[in-house]
Amino acid sequence: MSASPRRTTLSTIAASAGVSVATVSKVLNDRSDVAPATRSLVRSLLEQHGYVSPSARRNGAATIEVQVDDLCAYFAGIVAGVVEAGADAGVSVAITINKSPVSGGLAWSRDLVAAGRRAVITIADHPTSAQLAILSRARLPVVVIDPLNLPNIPVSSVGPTNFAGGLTATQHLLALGHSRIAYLGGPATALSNQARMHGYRAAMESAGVPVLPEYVRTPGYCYPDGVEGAGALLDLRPAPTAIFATSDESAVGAIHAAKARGLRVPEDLSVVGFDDSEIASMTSPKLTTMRQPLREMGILALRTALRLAAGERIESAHVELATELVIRESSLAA
Amino acid sequence: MSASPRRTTLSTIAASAGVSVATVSKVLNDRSDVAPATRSLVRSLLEQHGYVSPSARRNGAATIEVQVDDLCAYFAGIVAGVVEAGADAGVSVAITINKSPVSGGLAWSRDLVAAGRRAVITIADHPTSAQLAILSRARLPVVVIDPLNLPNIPVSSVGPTNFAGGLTATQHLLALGHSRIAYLGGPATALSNQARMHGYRAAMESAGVPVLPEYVRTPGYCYPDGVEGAGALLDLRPAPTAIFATSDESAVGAIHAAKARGLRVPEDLSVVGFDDSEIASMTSPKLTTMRQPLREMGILALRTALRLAAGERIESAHVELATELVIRESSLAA
DNA sequence: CTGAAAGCGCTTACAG
DNA sequence: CTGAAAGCGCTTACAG
Repeated sequence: MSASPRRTTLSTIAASAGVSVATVSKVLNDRSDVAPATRSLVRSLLEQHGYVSPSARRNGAATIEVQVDDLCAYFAGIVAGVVEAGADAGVSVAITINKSPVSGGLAWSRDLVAAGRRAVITIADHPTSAQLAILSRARLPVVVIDPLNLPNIPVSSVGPTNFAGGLTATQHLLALGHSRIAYLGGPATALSNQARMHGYRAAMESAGVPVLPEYVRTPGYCYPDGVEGAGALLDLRPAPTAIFATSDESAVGAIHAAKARGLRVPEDLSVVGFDDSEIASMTSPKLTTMRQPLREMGILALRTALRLAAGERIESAHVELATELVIRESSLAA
Repeated sequence: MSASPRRTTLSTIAASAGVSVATVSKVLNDRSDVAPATRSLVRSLLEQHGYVSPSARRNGAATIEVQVDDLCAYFAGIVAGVVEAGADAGVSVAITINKSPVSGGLAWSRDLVAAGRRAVITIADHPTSAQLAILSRARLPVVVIDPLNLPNIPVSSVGPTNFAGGLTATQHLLALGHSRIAYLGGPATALSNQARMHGYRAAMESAGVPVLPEYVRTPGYCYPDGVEGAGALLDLRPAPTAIFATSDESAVGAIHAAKARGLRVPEDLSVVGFDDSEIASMTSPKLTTMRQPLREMGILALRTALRLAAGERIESAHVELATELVIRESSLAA
């Protein structure tokens, strides 16, 4: 750990250029009243010494923080959008992977303020009102992506059209002639799951098709959830002829459960997923799924965060971006 | 864009606490010569005003930058390790997704210096010597993860044991009694591909099994590469009875190509992948694959970057972390 | 324990 | 175009 010689200051540069500190400062701040020759001399010296101005440091400093639970495909898609929009806006994005939930404590919000962030984007989890109080005193805005609960506190949020997505996916299966359509959802308490489930119900009711309570399961969004949940559904009599799985992972799990029972997908069972992640095109059969605009959600979240940080009032507290049905091979006419 | 009232300064705090600026500064810097009562009063005022000290700003400021080409599962796994180790070390990690290659130009290195980073971690791509010159003048170290080429310039790098991984995967297939083993590699020029391929060759030669030139293909690491490359291999006569695919994605593509030709995996064709990404456990059959320690590579890269930033000399220029054979369902005795 | 004072790094209005 | 000088935000050695 050899002590690095002290950080370059303006006076070092001024001395080697043979000008005053004031002149160097002007070059640094792009003021017009500097002779071209002087300017370029100072510029090259600044670069040679690797000088970093405090203001540059503030911009290059991570000004926005994005927090995710992990970097699985779903979160990674959103983060990619945040980073892309950050690059366009010229702000750095710091990434944090939460070990504990955001609701862990007040230290969370204090640390954010202490780190000098200008805004925070958090996915799924949203801050408590006590945390929000600390953040708002420090004028540090928060944007939540696809909130887990209905916040009873005023936070801006961005999400996909979960209700419409559930509706569209179910209508697709109804249009194919299915009526024994099961719902394989995410965690029961998650807002995204509830909205998708009500979309499913709305489609069924509009079509005059009764929803059997045992056809609705909410194990979770992961692969094993899909294997187990779909397994239980397929063991019912009469068994469903179609499953609307609310994530691609659980849809892949459902296909696995079907194959394990000697059922062919899509001939014996149609499966529709949700997300349109990379795996959707890599399975056999390829997944019919509801595309979530992950990247776009990330971009919108970052822009909203910057507008809030600039002191703008945002009209709408929650913005939803459209989901889209992508028809591939896993759904077929009944 | 309502102009936010100017940033809180120490004098604001001092005024409301009824003490001098010097005392506030001492509280901020955790000096011992402050009365407990004064200290806590000042502390609470600092928090109420959301004051951010310049030094805190510097630490919370993103001090390390990690650059990836995209956030696919492979890169995301590494980034997760970098972020985790960053959190442990108390430094922020800024993430950048390269649109253009690092070798894009000198602006790249200049921007990094201007942003005040303390180190850069870049994956696959590595800087040119001109870029490195700028970075080293600014004492900004670089760590490359799994470098694409053998850098002829002195950079620290971290990677998996590619050669040993190729050797182990091939030995596994040889031990199962296969001899018609094909190699389905990444891009021909990638260092990781070359090392894995030589591992494959070494295993074959040690076992006295000839390597047929037509059994070696290097289309790339993605899913379509696997579909096409494996398709071509399976159309050869005699066809291979085993394929060593050097990524999980291309292994899944190979399974797809096999199924499309009426071949069962693993009964008619054994497939071994590389990475042990999430999909490896989600395919049917589940993938036998070489686990890459992505998270650990990220952690090591960050620690190396911090040591370099602290002025330490690192002994070894390139460190390799062990890969590990994970046997699942896609490989079977010939 | 406290704060006046010196000092550092930086910026900027202004005199030349 | 340049720089002396005033000033800002912060820190710290030191007198009380």
